[in-house]
Amino acid sequence: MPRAVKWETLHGARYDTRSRDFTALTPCSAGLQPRTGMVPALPQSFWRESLTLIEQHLPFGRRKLCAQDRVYRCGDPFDTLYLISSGLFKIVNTAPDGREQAAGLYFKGDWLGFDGIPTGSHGCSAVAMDLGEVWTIRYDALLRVSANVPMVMRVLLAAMSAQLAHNRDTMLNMGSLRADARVADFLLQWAQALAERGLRTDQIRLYMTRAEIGSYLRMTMESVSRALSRMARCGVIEFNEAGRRDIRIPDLAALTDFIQSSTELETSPVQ
Amino acid sequence: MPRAVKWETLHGARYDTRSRDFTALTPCSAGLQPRTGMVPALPQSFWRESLTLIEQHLPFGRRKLCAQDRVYRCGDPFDTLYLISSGLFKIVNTAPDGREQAAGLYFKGDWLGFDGIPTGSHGCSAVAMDLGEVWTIRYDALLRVSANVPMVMRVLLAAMSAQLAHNRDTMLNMGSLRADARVADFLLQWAQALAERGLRTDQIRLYMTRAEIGSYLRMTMESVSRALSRMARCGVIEFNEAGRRDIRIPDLAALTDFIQSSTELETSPVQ
DNA sequence: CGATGTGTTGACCGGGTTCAAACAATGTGG
DNA sequence: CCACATTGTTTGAACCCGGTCAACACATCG
Repeated sequence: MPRAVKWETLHGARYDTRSRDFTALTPCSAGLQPRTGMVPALPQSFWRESLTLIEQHLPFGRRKLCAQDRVYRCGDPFDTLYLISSGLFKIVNTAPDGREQAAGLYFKGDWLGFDGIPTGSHGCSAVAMDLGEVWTIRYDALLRVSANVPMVMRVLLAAMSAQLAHNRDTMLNMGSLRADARVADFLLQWAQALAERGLRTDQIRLYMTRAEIGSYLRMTMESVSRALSRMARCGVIEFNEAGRRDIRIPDLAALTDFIQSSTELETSPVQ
Repeated sequence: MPRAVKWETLHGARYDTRSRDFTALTPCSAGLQPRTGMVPALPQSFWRESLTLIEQHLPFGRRKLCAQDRVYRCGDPFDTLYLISSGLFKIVNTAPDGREQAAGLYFKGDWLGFDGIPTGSHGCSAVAMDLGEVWTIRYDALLRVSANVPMVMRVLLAAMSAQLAHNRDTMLNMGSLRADARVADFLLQWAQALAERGLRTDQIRLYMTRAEIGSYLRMTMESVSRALSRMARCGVIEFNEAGRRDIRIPDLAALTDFIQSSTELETSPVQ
């Protein structure tokens, strides 16, 4: 069965194999709010702004990638930023001994490559997790255009700030949520990312192994597996028939309840 | 004994009570490198760039703060950014139930307030931990000037990217270091921040309670206390006579060794 | 068929949280 | 000045979550 059909079944979206993009068939279920995030969710149109703005005002290249392809590697010299036009990407931090840890997930409309700006070379790698496409935008060109088109600068700064805020919330979650809740929150954030982009949120395909999820959530694959099993037993999620990477979320509210019921760590009051 | 004198003793710096700034008496011990950071340390002059550039090109206000004063609060509308001209600040994330968690520490030359850019209102609070001063810079004015002075935009983007990279490394550390190592790494990073600003690194005054440190490192105050006690027993650090918040670090190399000897968590290889 | 990669489950153990008690530093009011 | 309260710090003891190790199921691929 071709992948495109699977996508359609899974996310209720039409997958165009030529452009490697998917468009929603059903209006997304809006109103999702992050459980722990202090930052209100961005307006749904936000992720689109970067793409349309860049398209209008900047010369850019297109680069298609297959699963496991790297947009850039740790150590590469920095001179261009990348804007995800389709697909799903992760940032991995490569330790000196060669082992890797996932440090972030990025979807359509997100930028990649900021980490190279201050030092001039990339401090981590960006890896495609499926078919995908990025627009390559030279940093100096972007700066020049930003000076003339205020909106470009605004969007760029907003995108960076949003990443900062998102990282901050992620840090808090990882510090204050127990294993089960972390996994549940991970699914919830994934659903939110889909919702913001107009896709169905009740069915999710994880393009990650348990080990990868564990790397991202700072826990072992065994714990991830156990957490998912427990959630399935509680009926919060369901595994699709074959393949344990397709997950149905019957009720998002039940998922958020599950997060809260998985007793959080005490957050000691400060001062 | 006035606070200024204490500062001089502690950090080998002259503290000017009028400007509330300190200037190094002794050239700093350079060459400090982060243990886990994949991002090479910024050049020592980096923190200065923001300050000099803003001073030259932008109108800005000065705002002095005492310990526990808030630069901005969670929920405040966003329209200005803040540049730390002196002092030490922390970012706290206020949970819906009112409890707070420290999410970051910021020193002279660091920017505050980015989190308000995408949403137009602040998602966290910035709190002074001691006497300090920030320069207030209106965001729209900054954007206007950035368009005309490329260097201002470069520095702004570099500062934001540096925060992103720093957050990423912090996340990794918190996920991969054990309690003792986390506390040691915390001290090391503090020393680095002082070193980058030309201050002595062998003596550190923590303007934080154990509970605050624990909040920042995502662990209980008991664990922080135990870790510090262990480090003191090993001779890696020494407490100053009175008051357990003044810490001497006889040998920074010993501190890094201590971090590595505190067995790290296994980082599972990905893919 | 074996080899390999992935996912699940069980048993065990250890580090860090939790709970509790005691002490130190500081301030307050009589 | 002392009694007292408050806050911060230290240390001990018990518990428990999640890491570790191991065994096994299952799929794909050569």
